[in-house]
Amino acid sequence: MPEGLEAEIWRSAAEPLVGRRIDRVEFDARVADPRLVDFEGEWIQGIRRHGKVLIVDTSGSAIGLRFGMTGRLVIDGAAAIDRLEYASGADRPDWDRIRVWTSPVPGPAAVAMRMNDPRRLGRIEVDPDLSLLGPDVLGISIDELDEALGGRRTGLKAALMNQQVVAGLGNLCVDEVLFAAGLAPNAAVASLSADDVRGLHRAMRDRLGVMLRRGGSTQGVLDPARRSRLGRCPARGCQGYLRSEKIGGRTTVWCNTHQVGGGAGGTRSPASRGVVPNASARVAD
DNA sequence: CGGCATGTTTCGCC
DNA sequence: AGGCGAAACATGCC
Repeated sequence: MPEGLEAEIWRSAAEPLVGRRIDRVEFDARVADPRLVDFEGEWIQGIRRHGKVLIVDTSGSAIGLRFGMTGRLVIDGAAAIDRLEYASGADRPDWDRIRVWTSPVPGPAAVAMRMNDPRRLGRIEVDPDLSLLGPDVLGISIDELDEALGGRRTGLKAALMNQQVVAGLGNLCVDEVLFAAGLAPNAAVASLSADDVRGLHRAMRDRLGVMLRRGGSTQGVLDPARRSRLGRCPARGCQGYLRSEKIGGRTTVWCNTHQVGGGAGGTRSPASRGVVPNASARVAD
């Protein structure tokens, strides 16, 4: 599940922890910093997020949670997101990578916060280094986006997946944003016009906003079912077909009819193909 | 059984 | 030098 949207959902869910005292910490040393034992007795002072990283600020130092592919957060016994697309629906105790008990004890749920991660690609860090992360995708301005992309010689999808460029986009959200913006994943960043960047920014803001309200990265037009089924392109007015191929090392679902720009096709802009540049307003879902 | 998976990092090859 | 693809990590699921 975890892209920036999921981390944001968990950030909200974790807010009730603020003001509590950490009584006990248990963790899996294979994926967690051993210094986490030192947090017993500290107070939780705030919950933040940058990109895909959730940060718990305490009276000591900060705890950073990275969820990998299959990690999820459970607060006071409730999972804010219960369906994990590429992880088991199960919630086995031996998949817990950190457990935090607090006081006051919140009702019948003994564990106040835990990360459950079957595949164990997630990490729990002390004082996470956020210095290499680009601006957060949920608050980025057009100028920041333009600046972040400036000088990049990679394909557009590869650039957006790079957390040093923009922090928080994962495979599903990048495909969704590019689909909505009408931009090809293999478009050369250098070929983007100012209008393309504006459309990209708008697609990020609008599409991700909708998906966040609906529950995360799986709630877009290119949801997991459509990603496997493919078929006709669901963009309004588009006569193309969805395709799935490896781009930037990841499975990429897109439509080469209305998503254009850069790449082998040259530097055509979406508008030049007779398609409204900002497809985010045109997607019927 | 083979292949694939919402992520990150490393390594070798242009 | 910098970009890219493949592999590794680790495990579950279809």
